[in-house]
Amino acid sequence: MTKLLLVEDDKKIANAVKRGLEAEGFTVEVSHDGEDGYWRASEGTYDLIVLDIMLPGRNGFRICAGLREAGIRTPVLMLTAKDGDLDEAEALDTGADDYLTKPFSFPVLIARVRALLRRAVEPHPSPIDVGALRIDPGARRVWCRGSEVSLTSREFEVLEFLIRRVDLVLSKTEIIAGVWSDDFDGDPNIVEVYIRRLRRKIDERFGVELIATVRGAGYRLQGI
Amino acid sequence: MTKLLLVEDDKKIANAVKRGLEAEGFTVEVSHDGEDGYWRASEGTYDLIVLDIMLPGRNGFRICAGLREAGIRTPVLMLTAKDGDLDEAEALDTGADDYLTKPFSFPVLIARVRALLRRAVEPHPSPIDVGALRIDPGARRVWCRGSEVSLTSREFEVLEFLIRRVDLVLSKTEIIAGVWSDDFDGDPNIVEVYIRRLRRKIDERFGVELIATVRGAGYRLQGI
DNA sequence: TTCGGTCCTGAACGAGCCCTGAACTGCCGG
DNA sequence: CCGGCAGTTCAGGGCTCGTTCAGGACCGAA
Repeated sequence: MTKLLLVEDDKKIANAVKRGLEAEGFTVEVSHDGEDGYWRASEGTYDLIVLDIMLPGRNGFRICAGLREAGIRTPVLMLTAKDGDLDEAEALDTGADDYLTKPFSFPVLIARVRALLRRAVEPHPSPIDVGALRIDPGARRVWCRGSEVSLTSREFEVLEFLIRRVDLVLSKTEIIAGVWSDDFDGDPNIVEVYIRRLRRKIDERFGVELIATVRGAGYRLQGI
Repeated sequence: MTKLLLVEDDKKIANAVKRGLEAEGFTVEVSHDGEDGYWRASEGTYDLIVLDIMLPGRNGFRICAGLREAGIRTPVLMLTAKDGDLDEAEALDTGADDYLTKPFSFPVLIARVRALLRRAVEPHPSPIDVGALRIDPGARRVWCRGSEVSLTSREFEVLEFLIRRVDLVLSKTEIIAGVWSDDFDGDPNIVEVYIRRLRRKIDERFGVELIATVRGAGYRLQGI
């Protein structure tokens, strides 16, 4: 059950939007003024907040900023006035996740709502530490002994694959299946090439021995 | 069948979450205090652990850290308090794989659970100990009296074959069939050569008598 | 003791695995 | 259109490791 909060003072618009969202299967609560909206939103029990800017009591920017200040990260979709370029920038600045310019069409609203919900559901993968190495799968960043290492996309994927299987020996075939597609039919040498690049960027630069070759079997990322 | 462990002391929440997860097709066991949760989790038989932080007995951080310490790598999804930035950082530090801020919505929980399961890694095959010897089939590593022995691929395979059949006498033919392909038609002497090499690297170096010759029958790896 | 067979052992060879630098290709941004 | 970057392919070469071989040691039986 996905619960939305709609903060909108114009009761006509509010009702229309509410009914439309409900028709899509969402549960919708409506708040007609800024103070009440802020108070409800700050409970953090909603999956998404649709927030008008012009509100009595407390405007949308202040609500949004206040929520972020308080550590509430519920996705916020802000409804800005049609001519306000400034509004849009400010909306994003205050921590809104997306904005929609009035007047908007219904399908667009639905699409944005769904997109935000989908995004919110994306996992926060946690950084993984292995020895001197730390990788952040979400940010696709890697550090060794505290300083960042810049890797290309493929390099990162190979490293991540190895790191998630620390100490296991992984054959070139397994690595290819895991990082490339299962039906990649190129030269397995590609793995050697990437191992080489990782070693150059990490092992050599930091004087560690991270990736060991197990001749005839594959490669192993060492856990110490 | 995917089995989850939910460690949550608030029975109302626990029940709701349990039912929801079960509705998604998971098998859920619930533990209401930290001590019990830790013991269950440390069996390593779950596919994922959903762990509350505030628990009687032993808090979530300590449970998670303890599990990692013990080598249990079951994915952990931690439930943190709504305002705790520190909690989140600490959750990830103690080895949690993801966290979710209370209160959370159900679809989000499900999505996170699925995401963690998706990238979960098949468990490490456990090391085998025989007397002074320990081999780790996944890492393809071998230790004797605690210090590592470096073996080539074939040497390792022969040793693994013997170790998995401790105390059994194995003929050269059987060893060849097990380690080489069934239709290997070279000189059976090859087995003698590998036994020799293993003895040199293990028996001689560590002063043990690991592999015994049974004249006319084959070889036996001793279990003591 | 002698003899046949089995096992031990060191050495040598060469196939193939892996390493490596470089070239090639396609893509993207300027 | 050009330059740079990322992904992939290619080819040469080093060297490890698997295998073979031959001679000697050892064992059991006659």
